[in-house]
Amino acid sequence: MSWTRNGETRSYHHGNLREALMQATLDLIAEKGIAGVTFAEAARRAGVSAAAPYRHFRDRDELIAAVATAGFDRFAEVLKASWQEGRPSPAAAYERMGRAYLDFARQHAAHYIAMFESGVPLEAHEELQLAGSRAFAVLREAAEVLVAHMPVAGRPPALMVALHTWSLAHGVASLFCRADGARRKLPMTPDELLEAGFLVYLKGLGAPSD
Amino acid sequence: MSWTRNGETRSYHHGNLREALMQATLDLIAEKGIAGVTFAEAARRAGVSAAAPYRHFRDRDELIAAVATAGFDRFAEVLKASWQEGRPSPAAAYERMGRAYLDFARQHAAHYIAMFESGVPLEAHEELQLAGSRAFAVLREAAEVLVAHMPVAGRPPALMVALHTWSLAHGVASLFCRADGARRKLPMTPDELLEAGFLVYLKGLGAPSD
DNA sequence: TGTACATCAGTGAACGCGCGTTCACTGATGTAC
DNA sequence: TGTACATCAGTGAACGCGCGTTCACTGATGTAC
Repeated sequence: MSWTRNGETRSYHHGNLREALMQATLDLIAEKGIAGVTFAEAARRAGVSAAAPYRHFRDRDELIAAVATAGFDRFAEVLKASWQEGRPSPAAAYERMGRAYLDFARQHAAHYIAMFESGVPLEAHEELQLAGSRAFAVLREAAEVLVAHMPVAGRPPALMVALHTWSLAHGVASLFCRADGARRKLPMTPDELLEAGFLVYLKGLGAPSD
Repeated sequence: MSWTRNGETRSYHHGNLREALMQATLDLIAEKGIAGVTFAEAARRAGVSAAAPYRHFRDRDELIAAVATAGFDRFAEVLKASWQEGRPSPAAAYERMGRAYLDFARQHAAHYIAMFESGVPLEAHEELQLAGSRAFAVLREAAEVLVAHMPVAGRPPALMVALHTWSLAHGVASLFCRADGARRKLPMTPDELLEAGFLVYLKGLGAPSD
């Protein structure tokens, strides 16, 4: 048996409910913020009954964790793609990655919120924790290459550089790149702010400027 | 008429309900996160009926905004106190202020969440916006002094320095200083990470190291 | 290729619960005289 | 200093609503033979 709903034909079995619920969650975050995410509303938007989500997620936290996990996977891909193996130079590629970071925060604001501001405990969701680590690993590997191109004397630890980069980028993203009303005003673009910060920081490290 | 409740005597009129509701909100944030804040529960903890909060706050957002506003005021005081007019040197005082920033994020985690992760729109609450600006002004004034002690040639804009500082400190605080389960693991203390970042950054600016 | 059957994914009705919100009310406080 | 009265801050009962959650169920799918 099958019938139409919202102009689309679908059978008794949704077939793709898990993904539909995750998409609904992203829409809800974008529209109402993380507090606007409920099982009932996500089910409604996916066109199924309120009990259906329980076949795929234990509770709201698990749904949000799944969305955050997918976000981290996508984030890792975006960062990796922007790094381009450090071409044409590690410093140039690193800055490009910084812009990609902010682009992600802007274009996938709902994912970014699920990843960093959802309040879902990391320990309780191993998949999420691993996905987060994989994304950070991209940043860290880039920092390794960046650092390897510096003079041996006074070469900084790559992990530290990666953590500083992450902190600065996250700070800029979460203060100045939000889509909601909590965004702070800025007399320049967030990209300019982050890039300028990177340049100063790299100079402080004694890095070749390109 | 007066009677006892929870071992304390209080009259029909609470006398300090506004503050009691704000304190209850802080406790709720600390215990359950921002999503755990409800009018009903705050009233319950303050020992009044569910209708009482309406005499002081229009809705939940206004309550949270009031808490965030008070948080920014306190934050500004803390930063100002740590800056100590830039003694003994602007660089040393600036770093001390960075530690004070992280201390605040840790010791007043609930305030910090209300200030930066509550999802309350800034535009809708002018008092909140002003309090936020006042806090940032402390940071900015410190940056002015710091910059003024640098060689005129290549002296960076103080506003930019302040924004970089804020971004880095907020990034470290929000990634690594949280009290909830969303805190990331770190192979050093957040203070060390932030201080090292400052030092590199200041060096990149060409600042005197003390 | 067809049939029987197990399994799976979604239904819809039901329930309790807590929250937001309104309302007429009432006890306490402050002030004018 | 005492009294009358206006104002204020809290009460408690009531209501609707949406959410979370459970349950026996049923339609669809896949697989063994």
